[in-house]
Amino acid sequence: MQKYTDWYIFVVYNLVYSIQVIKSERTKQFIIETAAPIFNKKGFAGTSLTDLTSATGLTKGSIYGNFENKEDIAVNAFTYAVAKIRTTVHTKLSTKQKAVEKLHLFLDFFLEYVFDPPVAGGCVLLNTAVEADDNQPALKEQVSKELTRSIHHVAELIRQAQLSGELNNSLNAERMAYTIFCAVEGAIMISRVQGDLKPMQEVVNYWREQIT
Amino acid sequence: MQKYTDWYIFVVYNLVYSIQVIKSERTKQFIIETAAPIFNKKGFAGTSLTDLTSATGLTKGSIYGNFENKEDIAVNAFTYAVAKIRTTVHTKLSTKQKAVEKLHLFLDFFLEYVFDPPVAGGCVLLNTAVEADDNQPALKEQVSKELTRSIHHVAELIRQAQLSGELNNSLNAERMAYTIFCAVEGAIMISRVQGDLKPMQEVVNYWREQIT
DNA sequence: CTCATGTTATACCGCAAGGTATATTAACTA
DNA sequence: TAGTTAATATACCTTGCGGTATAACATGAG
Repeated sequence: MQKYTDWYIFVVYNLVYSIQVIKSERTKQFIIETAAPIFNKKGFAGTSLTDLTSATGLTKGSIYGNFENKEDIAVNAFTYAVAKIRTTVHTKLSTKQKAVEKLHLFLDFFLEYVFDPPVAGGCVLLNTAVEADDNQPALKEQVSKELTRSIHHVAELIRQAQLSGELNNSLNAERMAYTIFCAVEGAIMISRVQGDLKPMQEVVNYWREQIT
Repeated sequence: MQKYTDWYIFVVYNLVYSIQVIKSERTKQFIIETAAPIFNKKGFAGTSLTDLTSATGLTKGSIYGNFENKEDIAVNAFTYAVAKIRTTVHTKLSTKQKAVEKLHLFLDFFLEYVFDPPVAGGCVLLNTAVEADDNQPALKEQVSKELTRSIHHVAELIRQAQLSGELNNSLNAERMAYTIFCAVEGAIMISRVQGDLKPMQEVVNYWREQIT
């Protein structure tokens, strides 16, 4: 059912953009966007080519005409997913000026994130990190860098809040950033597996109290 | 006379029978202990029966004589792994009397845990939760309960520290327990994927500063 | 409108997956 | 020590896997 919906969207997408973008690029992008939530839900090992062909409505020949192999699809899907999440966060945070308000929005974002993430299946960084850890060196490298970037982003917000006098200068910004980010990731894991927002709510409320 | 003979036979039969059971149980246990780190490293979908036969030196027939199917092995391996970790933590914490000292040991434990966990491959709760989330209802249920137990354990330690005047009573023990545990789990994920203890060190140091 | 090229579909390959029926071997009873 | 049963090994099954050669078709330049 979802399959046909996606396919119709794909057809319309093709009609609209047929003048501007060559077909293979559109197909490639369609595959990536369709594959991303599947890999995120089932993991790399748990996702089969048949999962991808039945979700896209395309054939193996078509998919392997656009990607070298399964890992190639997974890497592209990961990159796409990370970009999508980053855009979502950035858009949300840009609505506020003050660093402290941005930090609060950042925390609020994760409350929604738990059961309605930009890419279905949970946190892409968390899921990919856990599976890639002992298995996929390429993805491991990418997820590692993205995590560093994310934590530095939080640390930068804390430093800005300190510079503008919104937050106490005695706080160790980097340490706090690490702890916030780790807590949020852990909360995603627990809230999702328990089907209960409570863990994330407790974590968000804890940091809301610390950041005022 | 007959009576005593029957009794004797009964006892000897049970003894021998129990030895049989212990023997077969030992094979089962051997499979579980061998399988646990493999599942923890490669995940359920990523682990094949061949992985298990070549690691144990046993054959498929032997393994399927002791377990119903692959999931049965995974569930048993998970239960074993959780018990092992719980024992390790409990043994460590029991060396100290004061609740605050126990909390510090708990944090120290995770510094070692990152790269030298009781069951190779990282945190069993984290790994299992992430993969089981969208795929294995049975494991999902088990890991969910174990997480609740663990967090309550931390909360209890905080409450004890408050009762004995070691920690400020104004702290929300449950909220703090959730945040500590989530942060530690997130730190395991990040430290492992980055091959760097720093994230865990920052998290542990943060909480050491909060709990004094 | 045609034709070369780019793109997708068809049909197939070899193999390893999970699982099982049965033979063999080891353990224990009598 | 023979007979019985429990435990393990052998050999094999079906299915689905990732991947590919090639045919069919669509696209866009001239």
